[in-house]
Amino acid sequence: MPELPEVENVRRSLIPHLVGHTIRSASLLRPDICTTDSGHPPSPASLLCDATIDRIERKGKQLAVIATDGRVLSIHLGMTGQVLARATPPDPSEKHVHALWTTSTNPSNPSFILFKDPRRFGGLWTFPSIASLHALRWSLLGPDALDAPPDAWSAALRRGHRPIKAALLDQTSVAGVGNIYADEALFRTGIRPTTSTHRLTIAAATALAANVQALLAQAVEAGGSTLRDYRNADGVAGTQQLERHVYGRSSRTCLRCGSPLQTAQVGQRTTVWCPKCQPARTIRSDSVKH
DNA sequence: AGGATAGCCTGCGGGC
DNA sequence: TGCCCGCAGGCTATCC
Repeated sequence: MPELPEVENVRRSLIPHLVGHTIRSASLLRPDICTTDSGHPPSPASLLCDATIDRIERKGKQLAVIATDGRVLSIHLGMTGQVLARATPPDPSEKHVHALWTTSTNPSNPSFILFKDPRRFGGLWTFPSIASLHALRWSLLGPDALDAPPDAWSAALRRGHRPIKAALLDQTSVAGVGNIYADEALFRTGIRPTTSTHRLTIAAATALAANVQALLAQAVEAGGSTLRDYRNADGVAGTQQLERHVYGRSSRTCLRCGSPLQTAQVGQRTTVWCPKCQPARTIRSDSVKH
């Protein structure tokens, strides 16, 4: 399941396959996965046909492939989305290939880019301009959890009246935090996920934001953490699985103190925490690591 | 208006 | 072995 570090690795691995290249053809095998700014069905041009790619940007978990003429194709991987570069076209029997591009500066040696997504929680969004991307989508997101200084969004984590876990997952607070890193960052900071945002001290929010960013940066450098079907554009899985202290360790014991981990739904998400390392009242804002 | 909830989807693993 | 069910969750629409 791609989170921000996986999306960032997809971005980086796509650069050599796309930037500086011209899209020769674009086809949408599942039109319903694509949303256009106009509401009209996507044209080949809106899918970047005949465009030369200038750069690939990321905000939170969303990618934007930007052409030299300003056209934008935004890609969301959702739960199970993959963008894969291939030297040969996909076999017609290959399941869940929803979009296909050929891209090459040399027509006799085409390469293929596939968008694959079994669960179809991901999708494509087309925009005529970068301004349109920002106006319709990216302005709705908070600062990027990896690139923006934690000081720029730690205050947003204290907004509203809800569990801190819900604030972390709210993409308008900070963009890019998913369930795995939310739970892991809360563990590392010693904050119980159910803690109300209005009870979170400024120091605790600051420490939490710093830990979120440190964990994300660590995972990016590890090539993304491989959970289930994550692959970068070259089909390569994350190199090393970062140690997870709580996420996915339901009904096991804490790696730090040995206490049985606790599991509950918080912010409509399965949440795991250590009742001892993440106490209900005391907020250990001094537990920043690394 | 902010926060809670439902729904979208398929693959997989556990239980029987 | 094979079937059924629960679960995984990012994001949007809708409700309260």
